[in-house]
Amino acid sequence: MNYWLFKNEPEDFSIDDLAKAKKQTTHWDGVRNYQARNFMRDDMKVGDQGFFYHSNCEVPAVMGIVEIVREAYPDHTAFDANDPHFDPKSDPENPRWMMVDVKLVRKLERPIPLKEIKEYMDQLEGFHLVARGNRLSVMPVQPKHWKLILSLE
DNA sequence: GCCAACGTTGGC
DNA sequence: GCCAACGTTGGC
Repeated sequence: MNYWLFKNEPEDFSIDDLAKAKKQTTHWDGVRNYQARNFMRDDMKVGDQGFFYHSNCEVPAVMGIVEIVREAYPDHTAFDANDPHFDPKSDPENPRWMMVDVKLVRKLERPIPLKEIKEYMDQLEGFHLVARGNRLSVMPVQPKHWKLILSLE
């Protein structure tokens, strides 16, 4: 089983939006980065768990845990000219972008702020979230990093 | 295939 | 709102 981190702007879709969603499940659409797509398409399996992270907001933080409930399938928002993530170069016959379905496992007892996570930089080598210039919205998390963050809860 | 220009991300 | 870092685009 693998661990992941899903980054999202809470103003767009927050962990509370997920908590209120039908079956507390959503499709993770809108990923338009090849590396992030490849992680979803090639490596994510049903049963994998991921952190739900709030980015670009007042307190960037890990907010909760989600589980993969459906493996990669075409991201239909890429075909919709009215969707902000529309990509005219994604052909429905050969979709360029993929998404997975994730379900809320639980919210953390408290958000774990990025600032706090960064206090453990000496133990976080290889963790994309804290790497310089990181821009991945979907990334793998090593088990030791997963455990470290949960230990801060 | 190079690389400058551009748009986006995201912490602060 | 600023700006550094990054990925993508497109002219050559």
